[in-house]
Amino acid sequence: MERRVRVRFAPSPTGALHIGGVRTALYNYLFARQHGGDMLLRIEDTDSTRFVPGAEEYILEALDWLGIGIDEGLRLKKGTKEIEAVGAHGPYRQSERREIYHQYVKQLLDSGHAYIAFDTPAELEAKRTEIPNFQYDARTRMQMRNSLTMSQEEVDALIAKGEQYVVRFKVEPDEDVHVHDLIRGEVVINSNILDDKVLYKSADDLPTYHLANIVDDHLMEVSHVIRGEEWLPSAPLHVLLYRAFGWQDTMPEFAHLPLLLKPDGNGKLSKRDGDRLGFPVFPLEFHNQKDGSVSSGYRESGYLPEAVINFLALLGWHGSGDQEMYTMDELIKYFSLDRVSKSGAKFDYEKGKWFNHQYLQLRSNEELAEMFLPTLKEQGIECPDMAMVAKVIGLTKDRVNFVPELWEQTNFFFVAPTEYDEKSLKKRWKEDSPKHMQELIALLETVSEEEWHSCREEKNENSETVIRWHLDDVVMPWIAEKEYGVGIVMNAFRICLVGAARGPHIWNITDVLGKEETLKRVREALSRI
RNA sequence: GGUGCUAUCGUCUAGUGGCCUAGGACAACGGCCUCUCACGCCGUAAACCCCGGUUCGAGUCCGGGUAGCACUACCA
Repeated sequence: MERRVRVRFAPSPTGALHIGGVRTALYNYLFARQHGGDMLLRIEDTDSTRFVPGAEEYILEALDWLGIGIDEGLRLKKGTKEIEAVGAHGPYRQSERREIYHQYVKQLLDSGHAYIAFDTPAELEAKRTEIPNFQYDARTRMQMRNSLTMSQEEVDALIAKGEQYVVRFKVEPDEDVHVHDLIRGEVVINSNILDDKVLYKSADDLPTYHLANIVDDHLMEVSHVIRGEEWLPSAPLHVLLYRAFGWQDTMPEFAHLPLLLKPDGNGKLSKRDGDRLGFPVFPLEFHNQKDGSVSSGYRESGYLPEAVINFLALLGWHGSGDQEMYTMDELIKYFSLDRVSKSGAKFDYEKGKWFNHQYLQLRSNEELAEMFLPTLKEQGIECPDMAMVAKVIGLTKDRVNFVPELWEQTNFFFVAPTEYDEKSLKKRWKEDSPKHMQELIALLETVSEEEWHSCREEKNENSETVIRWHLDDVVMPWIAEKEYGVGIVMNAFRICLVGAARGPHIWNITDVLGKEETLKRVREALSRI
């Protein structure tokens, strides 16, 4: 009997969504789509003290930006920033499922799989300092203040008195618990090392992750749990919980993903690594209302969502061949859990840049022009000629990784140089350069406005099509006749127009600037250098 | 400390016993192209953690070491 594939991404609203979480969401999404199943989104907000306002909206917006679609649970209403809940297994916020958890806590209590404990955090802390490696389990639970060591009357009295308590899972000792993992195979852990995990706390009337997670996955008919490797050690506990509830026959399959590691050294990638090494660790910029911090995001740094997706997909997964570029549809087609690596992947930010470069080239000049607008505005360029913007982007996009970098490559198209790069001057501005420029001005004056912009296609010796500008036909013979050096004249000319020895082919620059502006810049340079 | 997971170029990885003198990509380096800076193209350097075993044959299977990481909360 094949079960319908239903997977879930279940983040906690404790801040911005970490890039590792994004990858987990992506793999879940790819798996669901490939199997024609459902991708659910559930919010695990069982820790009321760690809730950060705006985090939920942030998570949904990030997934939406990346094109990771949600079929069921919480999502953004199409084209808006409004949150909607869809599906018949709601509510999808654990904080709204209190009543549901109550009955399951009761079930475990009634069946003897759980018990009530009154030990205060302070008492537990004292125990831990008193006994090294203290663990609340079969060996120690009979020395603690719980319903196993008290009479029913005492327990009832304490609860009636309003004493805070927790419900703990009663782990039976000396049992090898088997967890089947789709990525790692069989993992066996002895129940002796498991502690009697807290399942429910009366203080905020909320279950802990472990209980809520199992109950919800069961009720929501989740077929596969795809999550980070940090959950592997608690997987046996989860197996035990499924069993305690009598749900072992519909227990989901597990797949524990390798961790995303910091680029240098070892260890889990953290927000601090991003700050330290200068790259975003979050999909979107996040303004944390709780602590006032601001975290940079991939989107605001100029990343294209398809580049982030492709980059992340390959951090821990690889197809069978040498293909590096994958569209979302291709990822859905080729993704498979048995091609996910077992070992952690160091976060290679440089490769991320390369992916963005690749995807940037694939976008049209017009699209990029739109995306470039905010940067232009920042530079004081309001309402530019969009056709011209697209044109200069076409000339320069192959040399940038990010849209904002386009400004460094195109600024001289928008503003005449106000200073001239010293290094370029030293290398390219010769004694004769003023004379050359004077003569060049005179020569260019003779070119008509129409001829100025004209060009034709030609075949070169390799029979490739190249563009031949009319101005080339005017200037080159003059240089040859005067026996000037092509490089000397052209570089001086370039410095006049650009302010430095850089930029696209010179006739592309003169074409965009036009005759009047070009000549103006040369005269200006002559008076200033 | 305990338990678990993992181990191929600097990095992401291909490799599922002979196709491996270990392939691709990023980064690095060199060259070509060229009026400049880039892009691009071509090329170079660069790895099977160690020790045993199984086998005619091991990067690939097994065992043991070692190392790294994760977990070890009334956090998820």
